[in-house]
Amino acid sequence: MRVKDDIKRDAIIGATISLVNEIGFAASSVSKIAKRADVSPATIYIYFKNKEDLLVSTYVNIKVSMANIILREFDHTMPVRDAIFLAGKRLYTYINGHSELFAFAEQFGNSPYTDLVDKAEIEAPFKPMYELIQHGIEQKIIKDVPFELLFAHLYLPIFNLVNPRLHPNFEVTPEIVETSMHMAWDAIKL
Amino acid sequence: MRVKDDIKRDAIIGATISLVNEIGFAASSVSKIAKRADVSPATIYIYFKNKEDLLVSTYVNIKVSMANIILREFDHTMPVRDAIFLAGKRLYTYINGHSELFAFAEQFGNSPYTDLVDKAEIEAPFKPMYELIQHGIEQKIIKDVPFELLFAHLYLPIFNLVNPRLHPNFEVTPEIVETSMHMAWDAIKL
Amino acid sequence: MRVKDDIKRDAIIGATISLVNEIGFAASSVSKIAKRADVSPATIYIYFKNKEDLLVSTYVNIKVSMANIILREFDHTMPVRDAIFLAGKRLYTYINGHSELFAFAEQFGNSPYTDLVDKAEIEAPFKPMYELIQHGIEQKIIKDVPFELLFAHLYLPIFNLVNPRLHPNFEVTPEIVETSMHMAWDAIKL
Amino acid sequence: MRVKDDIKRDAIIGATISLVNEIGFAASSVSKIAKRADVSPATIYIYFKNKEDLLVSTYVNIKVSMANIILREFDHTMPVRDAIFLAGKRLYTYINGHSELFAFAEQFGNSPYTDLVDKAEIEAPFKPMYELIQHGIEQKIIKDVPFELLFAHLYLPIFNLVNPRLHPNFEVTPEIVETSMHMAWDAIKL
DNA sequence: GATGAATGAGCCTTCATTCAT
DNA sequence: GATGAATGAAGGCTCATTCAT
Repeated sequence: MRVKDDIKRDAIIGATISLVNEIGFAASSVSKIAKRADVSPATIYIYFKNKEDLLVSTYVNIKVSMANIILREFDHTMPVRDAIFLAGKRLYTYINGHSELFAFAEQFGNSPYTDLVDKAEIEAPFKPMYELIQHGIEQKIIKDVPFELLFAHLYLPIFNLVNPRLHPNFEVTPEIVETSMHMAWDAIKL
Repeated sequence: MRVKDDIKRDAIIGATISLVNEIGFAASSVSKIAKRADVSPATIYIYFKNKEDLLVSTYVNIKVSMANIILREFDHTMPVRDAIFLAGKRLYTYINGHSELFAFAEQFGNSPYTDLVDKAEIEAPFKPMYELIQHGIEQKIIKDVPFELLFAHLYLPIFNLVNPRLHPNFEVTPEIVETSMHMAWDAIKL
Repeated sequence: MRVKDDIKRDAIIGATISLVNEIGFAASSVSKIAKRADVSPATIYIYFKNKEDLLVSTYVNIKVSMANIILREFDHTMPVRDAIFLAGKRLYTYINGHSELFAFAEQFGNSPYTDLVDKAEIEAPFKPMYELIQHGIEQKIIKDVPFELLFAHLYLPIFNLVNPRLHPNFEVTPEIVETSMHMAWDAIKL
Repeated sequence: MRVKDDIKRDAIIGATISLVNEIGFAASSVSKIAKRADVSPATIYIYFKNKEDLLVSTYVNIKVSMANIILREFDHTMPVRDAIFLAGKRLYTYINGHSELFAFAEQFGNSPYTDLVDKAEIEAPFKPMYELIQHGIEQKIIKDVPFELLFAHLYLPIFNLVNPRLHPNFEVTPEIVETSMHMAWDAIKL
């Protein structure tokens, strides 16, 4: 028998990402994705249970890989401030180098499909970040407020500004990121 | 007779909002909206050019009314900091009192439909806000960085945290808003 | 090795019968049958030319085995009336003991697939029955009318009443069968 | 607005009947039916809730009309035997004159769709027949056995023989019907 | 012989929109 | 202005069958 082909699976995921970015979430039908992946619609159902599974899997894949790239070799002994700035820079680098993946994730993150995602699976890779923040709070370096608030102020602005759909005329440069990180730090530092 | 028309138009818009919040953007078809508005599908095409027009109009309506409520009687002589905190509080009040409108706007704002919106029309009512910030910069009270950065740090965190889809287990209280505004102020103040 | 083959073939036929009885004729797809038989879809095409062949073969198998059981040791010297009653009782016994096979055959017998069956192959095993009837006619015990008419009056009522789809609230007991055979005999006897 | 068109409804039902008779139940898809009725597939869903509803409605229509034709002006004072023979003749006439309707009903009656039919609705029009039989039993003219048995012996043979799928080489003539009715009467009479 | 991957065709149904009244 | 009927196109998905191993 033929063997399941990772190349084919990747082609399907790739087609999904590029198509969703191009024509939007709602307009991306299974048969269009299949056509772009140069595959029969039926083949998609060999690799994924259904359309929902395809989209969710694609999203989770992206999110996990993003976390791994941003938080790789995260040093617990590094000063909190330095670690946070480092993560910010890496986030920017990631987005710049994988703009398609990022754009897809943003679109997905605000669609109703998000409800179907296992949140725990996505948040797990960010655990080192949580620990870092916790450490900062204990050292009285960071404000003692809910995590959600700290994260929102830290990285949401960049996530938002970098989105071309939301800010078509605003280009995020490394300098902008640097500035944003400084502002964020002012927001969360004690 | 005008009155009758407006009632019907409002019924359609109302049905659109509640349906989208209930079953999501993609599943909200014209005929379902028509049924909920107790109107024929064909009637919708009398008041709106097409589905896209209906959704965009609904969105713009909401955005404009939101700006008006938040920025009403905005006093230019008020200290910058006080004005910004006031806007934050009003934003929270608005979201709490019009959760359906807000939820629709958030869903719309991240759909591909956003591309079809005339950005200028939406941003116009926020002009007083721009002027206030500009004033703060000139007075050396606020950091001299792009507007987009300032706005992103000011209000995005709350917009994000208040979204139940994104934070199903996090409740935003007036205290949280107060805290967030303080953090935001730390971020943007010079 | 032959044994292994036959086991697999029987597994496929068994899966076909049970699945058709469970979810109906139309819903019984080749891949579902394969799954139930614990076999690859492709394997089915080794033992049967196609789906049609699978179904028809299953049907013919059942029909032939049914005839053999009902008419085994059929004694030509036995009085016509006794032989006919005996066949009736055996028919009932068969149906009770092989309700799955019978149910499948009934469903198949009224589907368009029937057209594909070689009628001669199915009717051949019933030859002793034909001869018996013929004998009865010659002896002026049975009405001299077309065979089809005689058979229809003899056994159709039981076939029909025993079908749970057609008579969900009617239970056929040995007494009912006895009664039906008496009525049938009244119908065909001279 | 346009008005719902009984002609169109009838065209759909007619197309359903002729197509099912031609290519069988399973192969009769909604789009093929639509094409034959010279109508869009979507139009079918205006007149019927779904495919199942279309088929069931068609069947019930046929069954009810059949009963009405066979049992019209059924005279309660007529001798039981005469009434039964009359019904038999009318049944034959009906089948001859509406062979398409009859063929559809037979195919439907043995499909899994039958489970979806409200049995009461179909049996109601046959009530006069029930009463006649009941009358015959009370007068000690007919055997005192369950109704189902009596009906099965009375009309099943003809229903079966007249079915060209089951008996492609057997032609039912008025004489055959007459003979069958005589046999049936012998079966049920006391 | 046996397998699971792979497929184009087709399934039922709903869509956004227009037509006729 | 308002309606419900009407539609071609497209939706997600499964089918019977064949391919490559």
